[in-house]
Amino acid sequence: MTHSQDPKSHLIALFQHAAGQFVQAEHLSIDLERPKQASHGDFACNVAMQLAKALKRNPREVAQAIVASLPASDLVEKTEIAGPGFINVFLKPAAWQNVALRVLKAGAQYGQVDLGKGEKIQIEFVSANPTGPLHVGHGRGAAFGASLANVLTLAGYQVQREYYVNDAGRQMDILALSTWLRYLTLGNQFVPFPANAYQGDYVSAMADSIYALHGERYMRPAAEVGANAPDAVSDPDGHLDALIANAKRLLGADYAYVHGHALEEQLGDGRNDLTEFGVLFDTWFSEKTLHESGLIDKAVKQLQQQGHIYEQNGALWFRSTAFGDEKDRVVLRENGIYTYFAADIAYHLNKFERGFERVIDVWGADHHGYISRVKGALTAAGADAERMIVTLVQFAVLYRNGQKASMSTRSGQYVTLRDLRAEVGNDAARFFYVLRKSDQHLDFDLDLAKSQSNENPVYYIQYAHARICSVLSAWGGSEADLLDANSARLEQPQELTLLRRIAEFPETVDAAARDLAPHSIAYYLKDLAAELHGLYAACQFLVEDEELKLARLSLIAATRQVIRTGLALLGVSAPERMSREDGGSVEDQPEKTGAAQENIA
RNA sequence: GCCCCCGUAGCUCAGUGGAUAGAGCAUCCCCCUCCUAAGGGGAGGGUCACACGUUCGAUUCGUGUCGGGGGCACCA
Repeated sequence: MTHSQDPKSHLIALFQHAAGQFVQAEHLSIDLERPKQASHGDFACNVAMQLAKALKRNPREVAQAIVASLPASDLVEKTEIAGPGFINVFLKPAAWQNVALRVLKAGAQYGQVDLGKGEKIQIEFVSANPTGPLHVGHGRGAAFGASLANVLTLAGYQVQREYYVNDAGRQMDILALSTWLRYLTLGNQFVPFPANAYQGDYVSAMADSIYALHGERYMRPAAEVGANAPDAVSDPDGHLDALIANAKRLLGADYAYVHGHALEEQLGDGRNDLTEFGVLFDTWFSEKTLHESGLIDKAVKQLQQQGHIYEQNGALWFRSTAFGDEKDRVVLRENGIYTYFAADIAYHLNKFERGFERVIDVWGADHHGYISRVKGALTAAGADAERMIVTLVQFAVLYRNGQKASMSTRSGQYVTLRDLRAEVGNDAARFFYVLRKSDQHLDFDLDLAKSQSNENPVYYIQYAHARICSVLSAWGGSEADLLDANSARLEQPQELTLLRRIAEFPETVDAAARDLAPHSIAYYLKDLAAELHGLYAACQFLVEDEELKLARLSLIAATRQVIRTGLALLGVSAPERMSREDGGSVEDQPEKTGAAQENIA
């Protein structure tokens, strides 16, 4: 048997053939792992232990039989049976040596796997209310979702990135009201500003701009704005709702302008922020269109016809307890307005109608109680809720000088994503955000993210890339010249280690896509960079021996390609040159990530 | 009360049911005449919270206990 592609799939085929004597191939999935210890070979197979019980034979005996019938291969150096029944496979150096050339030929395509098989998949993320600047929590969802989308794309999925715009709810009314109240003060119409309205400076800024554009046009007497409103202290929500109702009545058709202005400003601000962060969306889906197109009516009626809806206290309730929820939920409020939940049912039914095999929702961890009711409603409506996958992203807590730096109060006093990006740079922010499993709390160390030192994993990886660029530029040749390199000259232990690591990249992409775990890309890159630095310290690249030089250069050029692809998956730039600043200036610090993102999309 | 996440080295964390559990930082010791030292090499450091179970094998899966964090709206 000869090897067509990578060593692993080659070996799997060999084992499948050999194990065929015991079990039919379709019932067998061969599992090859990379042993932690080099003395256990390049790959270890546990199939003998798995078969031993069914066969009622000693696992080592089974291993013997399998080894005996392994087809001959020009990649395999030797096999060993070890421990309880592992079959350890040692490969000839040639098995790894050609990896570098494969990478150079494939270029940015290297790492592509066919896990998705072109399946249409949607990932919805961020979806923050456009009621104010994005904060550091949204940033994590953004970095995670964007990286995951990139990973899934490389893994063969047809990915659509979507942002759900909550442009229809009460929160938007509160923002419109808040803006208008600030505007009124510019005409000396003072209405006490409610504590539960939006307090941030950006609200006053919007009021200023409306005043600058339209002067007194939206001015109304302060006395009428607060008319008949319940007490702000004893009934803050009722107070706010009354003010909103008064605003709509007093402004009439002009209310839509104030509301629309606030929406566009905040949505535009968020979009710019995300774009600068290298986070791009294919679709911005408006909640308002769900109301206007009657999709929510349709969804609720559908549930109603199937007997999952009942009326109580003037509201319509969905019987979600029948689907595992702890409590039934309101879909149509007493005041005749649909809840966010109702919109979300229609929204998810609509996602499925748009032809996605699966939809991934990236939600903040505080929404976890929400999963069962949405899935329940989808099931009730006859959809397959299994196709909806919710990934919860836990909160990020910022630390500065060992102290918590994030204050999440409702008064607008939180650290924004823009502040964070300005402080640590896009690259560090993107990298640090995905350095932890998404479902785990993240301690974001601002000092570490900013430090231009070896402690900082972002620079460690980027520096590996820059070092390679520096060597290749000192050499001065073109990458095309490296395609003829004699890879058999790569024999040093550090060279073989690096070759193995590069060969592992497609498997890493596959696993990251399978587990929806972009953080494993970050860890892979740290390992890859470490091995590159190890090689750099051990071997000279620009040596006299022309053949050896080209072989080594082909290896580091391949490494550079994998680092580029990997960093692009995470939305982190791969600078060709890095220089350290003494005074802590960030002048030469790489910041742009947009280009990196586009390599993948 | 119910639900979710977590508990691995002094710290922050990796670890598809496999063999002697890893990395970075911190501590200690070494290495620039050489393609960027933002680098490399080495040492010490562990009851994988605890108990029971599942099995050839458990840090990994299940149950329970203890400890930490978060969530339970006619808000979105």
